[in-house]
Amino acid sequence: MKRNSRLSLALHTLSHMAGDPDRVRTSADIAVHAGTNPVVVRRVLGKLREAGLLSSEKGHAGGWRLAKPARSITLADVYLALDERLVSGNDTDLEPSHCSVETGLQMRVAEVLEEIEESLVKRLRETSITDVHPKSCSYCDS
Amino acid sequence: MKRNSRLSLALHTLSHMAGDPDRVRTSADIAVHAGTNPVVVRRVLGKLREAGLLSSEKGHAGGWRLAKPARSITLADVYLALDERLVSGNDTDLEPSHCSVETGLQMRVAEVLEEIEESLVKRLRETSITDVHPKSCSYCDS
DNA sequence: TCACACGTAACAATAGCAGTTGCATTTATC
DNA sequence: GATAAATGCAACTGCTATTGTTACGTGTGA
Repeated sequence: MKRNSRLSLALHTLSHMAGDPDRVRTSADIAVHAGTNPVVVRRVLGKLREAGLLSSEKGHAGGWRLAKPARSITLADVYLALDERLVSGNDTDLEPSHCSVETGLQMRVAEVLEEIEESLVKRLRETSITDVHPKSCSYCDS
Repeated sequence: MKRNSRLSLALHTLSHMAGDPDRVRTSADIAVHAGTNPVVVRRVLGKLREAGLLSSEKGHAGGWRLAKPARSITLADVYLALDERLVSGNDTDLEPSHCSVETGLQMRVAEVLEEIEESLVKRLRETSITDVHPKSCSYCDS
């Protein structure tokens, strides 16, 4: 896997779950299907649980399932749950320039990028994870 | 500097230039103002030149300037010039899964992310670099 | 000829992330 | 109670992308 793998993995998994919401899946199962590692799966899905999108149960016959109706989960929920800030970086530490004008410009640039970030989230809010699920999905039967 | 520094640096520089389009700036000047290195500046600005946004001149009294009216340069131009693909990764090598259904789902996820990517570019196209320039900018006089 | 600036290659340093291992904890089942 | 199975979490290892830096070649005006 490469870049944006977290978001990709999350959507992949949630899309599966949307197809068969009652089924409980283990991180091992998911890892096999996603072609990755159980620990990586738990790391990503843990974020989604913190955000209230998924629930997990320990112990025998434990695993993961949706914590709310698939229809109500948008891509924005997933995006925000993963703390992804693709456009505006997490630049909290913009070092103060010697020139006050530079500082003003830096803040303005950050401001614009923040606006774009918000636009992105707004767009993500328009798509549900059920929209990601393919029309013909025989996995739901397997 | 941190993440997204290329986009940030590019907007920073272009915003400056928009304020005083006739002035020729050296990569050294820009580097000082942006708090980075001349070579880094040339790397980023080189991309913008390839895209026809900037022009550069070698030799004595050489440097960088806008290649077209600031008003006509949008954030999308900058974004695309830098080959940034923030949402949909450059995943050209999605390894074929053992399961055809998985492959279908992976493609569907990539498809959705591509749609989001296009929405982002569309949004970026609505903002010009002149919109990034601060209202009160004394730099234009310096 | 000289100073200056871009163009580019090569390298080091850093940061983020996937992958992996190991172990503690929780829980259903025997 | 013992056992198997699952999450939770910490620590560690590579891998990759990016920035920063140095060095040198090339072009250009004074």
